[in-house]
Amino acid sequence: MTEARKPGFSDCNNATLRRAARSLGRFYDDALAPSGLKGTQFGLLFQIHISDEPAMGAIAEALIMDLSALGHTLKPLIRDGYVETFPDKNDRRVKRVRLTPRGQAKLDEALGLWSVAQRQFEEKVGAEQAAKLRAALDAVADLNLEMPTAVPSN
Amino acid sequence: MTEARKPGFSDCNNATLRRAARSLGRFYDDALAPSGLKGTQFGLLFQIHISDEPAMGAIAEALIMDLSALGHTLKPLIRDGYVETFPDKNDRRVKRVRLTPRGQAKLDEALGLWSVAQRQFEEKVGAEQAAKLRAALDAVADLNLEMPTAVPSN
DNA sequence: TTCTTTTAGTGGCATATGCCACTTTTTCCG
DNA sequence: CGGAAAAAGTGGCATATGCCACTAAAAGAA
Repeated sequence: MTEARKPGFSDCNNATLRRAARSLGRFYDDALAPSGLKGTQFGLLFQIHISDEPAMGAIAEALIMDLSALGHTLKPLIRDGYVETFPDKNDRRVKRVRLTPRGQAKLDEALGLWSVAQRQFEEKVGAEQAAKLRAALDAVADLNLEMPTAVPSN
Repeated sequence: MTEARKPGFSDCNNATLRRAARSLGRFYDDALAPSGLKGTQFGLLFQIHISDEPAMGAIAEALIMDLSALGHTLKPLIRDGYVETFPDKNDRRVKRVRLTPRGQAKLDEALGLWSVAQRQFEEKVGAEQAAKLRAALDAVADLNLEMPTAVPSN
């Protein structure tokens, strides 16, 4: 079974996805570089922007990101004064997030750079194709896959 | 607030791709967990496996990964004795990589776990669709996008 | 052959992400 | 009401990735 040419690894959906993410990530990062933001940071700022003072958990859920990971990713943005947090009025466990004026401005600046990259990409692959790809990716992201819990003892 | 997605950013190809990558990544990571390998490590071991004692640069290129990033990612695998490096006979700048017997064994073990996840995924989205998606992702990865070099002063 | 340029990696620094253990609050329930 | 359980974050630890500056070695140009 060793050399029996296992199912081609190039067929690994995960590896293929990550590879594409690295590739595209660099492109968007380059485009956003003048703003000092990374693609992920831009995305995070935008997510906060389009939400209404979302709780950490809400952001994490929307981005399908680990809550603690979000906390970490948020730190540099808070440090740089683009984002600030404040406790929820009714539930002291909840921490809400919002952009500072400085963050708003930075986001506006980045949006201009982002749109260039976005346009460039869509020109290359076609707007239709791009939309289809995003739809497919959203579908995959929302599949809610789970490995069978070994021995569901409950 | 309820609906978090507003037309505009949800159209960011990069953000959509990363989101899907996080989601799928966790799934494959879970599947591979029993082997102690992460999805990326599995992919890296496999890439080395199917190559013939590849040079670092060759691997990085194949995976569209930064060379230094590859170096870093390789460290834990070398530390754990799955991979070893050795200098190229003709070019002392080149460092070649190969699996150790232990690495081979670990890869074989992981392949079994991987195939479960892979199958599960393809069952959900359909083999055809999965193949199409991978093709689209490969196409994107190989687009070789580049931001216009500001002022080509040469 | 010597000087210059290019190529292949390394190490440091910073962000991106996840998991786990633990703390604080809220909820639930008997 | 009081204790158990669930929910929301935090911090520590480890891997994933990139960029930049720097070193070593090979290729080219003079």
